[in-house]
Amino acid sequence: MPGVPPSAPTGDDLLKVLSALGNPHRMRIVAALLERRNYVSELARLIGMGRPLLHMHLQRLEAAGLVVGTLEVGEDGKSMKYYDVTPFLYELTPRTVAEAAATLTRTTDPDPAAGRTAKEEAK
Amino acid sequence: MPGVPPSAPTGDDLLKVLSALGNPHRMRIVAALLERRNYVSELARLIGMGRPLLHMHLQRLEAAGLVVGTLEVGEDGKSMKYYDVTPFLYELTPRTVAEAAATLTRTTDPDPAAGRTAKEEAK
DNA sequence: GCCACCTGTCAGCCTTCTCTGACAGGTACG
DNA sequence: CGTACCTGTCAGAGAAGGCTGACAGGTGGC
Repeated sequence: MPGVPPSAPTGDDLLKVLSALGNPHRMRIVAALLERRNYVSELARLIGMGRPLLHMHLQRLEAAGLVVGTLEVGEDGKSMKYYDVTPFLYELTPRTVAEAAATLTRTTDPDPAAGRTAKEEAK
Repeated sequence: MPGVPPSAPTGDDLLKVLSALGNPHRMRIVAALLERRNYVSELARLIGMGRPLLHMHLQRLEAAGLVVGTLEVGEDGKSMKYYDVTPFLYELTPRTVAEAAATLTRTTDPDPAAGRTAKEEAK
């Protein structure tokens, strides 16, 4: 085995990372958080987007393992969720993509032997 | 700031690459083409998808610079478009993402006479 | 001519993502 | 108690991407 520590992600994993980063807003969120860790409301004000929307984007980034959120309580007792960027590292080459693709759980995979929906013919 | 040869893509460029690779079908297309270069119709049969759809995916991958298509004429005179994977290399870290995000052309940016990089645009 | 391949493009459906506004809860300060 | 912050979630509108079928053109062989 070649000594390549940086990358050996599963297909699903890499897919989540790529689709998470494949969005201008999310890239800017990562950039903003890299400069300084921040909490949701302040970050929303900083990059000018609605809180619910930012919340969704952060969730997506966290699901991909690119950022982590910790709910902290300030001196005044107010709870704020601070987000930090993970020191992730993905090497993107034809090789790594192909290897990841090999371990992909089929998107359109009805999953055999998992309880048939016998009423699909009703229509 | 040269120092890291592998990566210094523009924001738009990286965004195209990530959104292109952030799709299970496209990852498998890259994997299939890495094993063996192929032409559209045969590739469509190989991975089981419609030709028009595959055509669209290949276009997207080519637009991102991940594959290249060359229209070749076989011995029998039939034209077939063969696709090859590009030896691309992208290093994905918080740093590279942040640098790319800095050079993003705003999605909702009409901005004809772009002169100011001011971000006080926020209301 | 007809058939079997190849290429490309188009309109239209359908699913997914993106985004907004309003709601729920919590604590602290005047 | 009302206000100002913070947190989270929901339904629903709108935009974008995925997907299908049918069409147009090209070549060579029966």
